[in-house]
Amino acid sequence: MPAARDQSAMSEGLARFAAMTALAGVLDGLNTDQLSAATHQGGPLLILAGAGTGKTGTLVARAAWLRDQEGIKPSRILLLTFTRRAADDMLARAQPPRGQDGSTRAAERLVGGTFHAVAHRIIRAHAESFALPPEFSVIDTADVADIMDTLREEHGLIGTGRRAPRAATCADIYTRCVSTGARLPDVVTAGYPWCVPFTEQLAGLFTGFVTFKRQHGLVDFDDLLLLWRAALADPAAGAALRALFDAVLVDEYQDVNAVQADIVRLLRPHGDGLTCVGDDAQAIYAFRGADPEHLRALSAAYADLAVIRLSRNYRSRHEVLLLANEIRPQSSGLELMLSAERGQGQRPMLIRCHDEGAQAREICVRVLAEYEAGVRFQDQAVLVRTSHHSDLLEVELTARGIPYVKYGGLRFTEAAHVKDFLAAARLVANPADHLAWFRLIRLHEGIGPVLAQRVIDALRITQPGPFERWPEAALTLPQRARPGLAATIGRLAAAAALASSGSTSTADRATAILDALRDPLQARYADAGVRMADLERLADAAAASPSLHDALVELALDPPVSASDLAGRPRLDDDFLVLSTVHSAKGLEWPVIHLPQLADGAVPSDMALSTPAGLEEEQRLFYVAVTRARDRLYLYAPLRMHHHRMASDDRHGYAQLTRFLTAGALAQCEVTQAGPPRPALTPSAPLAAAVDRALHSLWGTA
DNA sequence: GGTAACTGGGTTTTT
DNA sequence: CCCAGTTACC
Repeated sequence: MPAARDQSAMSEGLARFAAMTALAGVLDGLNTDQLSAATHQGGPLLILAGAGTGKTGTLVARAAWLRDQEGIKPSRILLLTFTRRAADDMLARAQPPRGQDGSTRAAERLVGGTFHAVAHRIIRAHAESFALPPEFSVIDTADVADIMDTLREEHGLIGTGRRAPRAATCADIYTRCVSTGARLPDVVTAGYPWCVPFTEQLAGLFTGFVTFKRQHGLVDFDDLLLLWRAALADPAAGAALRALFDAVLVDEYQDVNAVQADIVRLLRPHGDGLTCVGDDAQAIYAFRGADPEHLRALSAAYADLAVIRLSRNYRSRHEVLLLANEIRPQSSGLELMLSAERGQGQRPMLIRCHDEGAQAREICVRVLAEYEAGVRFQDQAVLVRTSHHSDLLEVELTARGIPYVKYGGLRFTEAAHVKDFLAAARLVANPADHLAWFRLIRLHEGIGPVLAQRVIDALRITQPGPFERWPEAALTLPQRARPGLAATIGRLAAAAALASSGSTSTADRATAILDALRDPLQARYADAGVRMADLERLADAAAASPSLHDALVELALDPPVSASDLAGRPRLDDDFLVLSTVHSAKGLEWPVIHLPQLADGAVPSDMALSTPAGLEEEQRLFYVAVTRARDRLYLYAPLRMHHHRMASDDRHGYAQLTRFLTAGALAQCEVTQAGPPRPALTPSAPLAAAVDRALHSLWGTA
């Protein structure tokens, strides 16, 4: 993170001290505000860090300061983030120089990771105290939806005649309740009004879901946080866990949900040693229970809270920031205006396009113009509100041969064959994982939900037992389904035996699982070859972990975006335009940013139009998008949009320019029209009818 | 009884 | 494009 030199602000003594120690590197180059944040002494601290203001560098410097100046052992400093990328980045920069043997002793290493990863580490180390089996499985959102799907019928949420909430919606409602601590009826009424008639069924479903998880040794993302919080709130266990750390640093505090806010509070009940970094104007995760109110409430929670603002922006040109400041939602007491350290540039350009097709063509034209001027594709990004906003653009990019990569949207671990592999690996690690068995058994030809359930019953998997018994269970099946499944189960038993022997490497276990899957995958997928190749890479990646369990947890908490992620970056020199959702672009920057679909209904999303809270979130999303740009910002607004349905025969509604571009904001933009409008031909006769008449005359029927 | 193959309606954002 | 509901097939 670039940070300006600001020697004048450094006291002479401080400068001398810094120069003498390892701190010199991290403190050197901090500006006044960054320095006072990094060296803050005493009570709790909130660093209100605007976009591009050097927040990461400041947090790293603070960790170093706590270590070198306050004398806190690094292993007693906890750094909490929301993405693993952020955690890895900061931990790497915060480590002291390595010793001569190249190693860093455990005591010298900061403790850090995402909330979920740290929670998992604690729970895993004390599984028995949490009354969990030692090999519990961590399940992701898709798994939760799958379980809800299997339980939906018995709770009256299927075949109701009315549109009942789907499995994924049920899972959304569940996690919303848990992560905000709100009651089910309130959540349904406020966020899912069409599901109100099913409130009672949902309550039953959720009760069943919790029971199911406990019975099968499953822990979901919410559970990780709930269990950590429960341990911290426990009089005996809480004291022990609190005593592990003297300092807690939390990144992106505006994105905490109620449970995470509680965890932070329980870790530092008196606020000493607590540093929170965040910006409530960049809170964009309300849909998963986050609420910037938790950041705003910090000053009420801690009477001695110090607030330091970072407003000197090292990322964007002056003109970009003029627009950013104009659209930034200010909250009272936490106002912040960004000032440019990188000097003047160009005004953001708003291009009004005839329709979405014209918008796609216009983006390509501008991307290519930048490219011709020397800006590589990878230094440009198109940021969209929802991933389908780039559909038309992708067609146009492909047609013109512009290479691109897309972030956000479907993840690698959501591909069917990857889920198959993960299921196999999970049931080998945790044979009570009913869900994994269910998926794997149904993978075989001729076996649906009913037969699969019968096999599971025959396996009696909830009791730990000899794996050799498994193949016998397959013999109770109807003839047509028997041979393939029996073979797979035999191989899985072998893999499970291997795993429990404890003497083999993770790599061998992964290979054994892959062997069990080869035949069924071959039979199921036409492109089995490609899919097997994917899985080999997955197995290779898993082999780097100390255990299969750890590998699975890592994959759940930090799923690779694509298969190529697993193999590192094979083609570094290739140049791709970046397409990303705004959510996935958080924390990133590009020299050139293109923002399409700036029309009401798209930005802000029509899903959010009905509530003030939804609209506020959309505005923050827009703010985040704008502040990704370093040098140039292109805004695109289509004048007509397909999905704006009006009358049945008029599928092209007139689109309103996004309400976020107010008069004040527009004044900061250069406004142009996309190309010359298409001239109207205004033929004197209906042309199709004329052609038809001509055709009919050919066979004499006219 | 149970599974696969077909067809029509709806689609945010993700640790 | 994914999912639910239907029909056709074993």
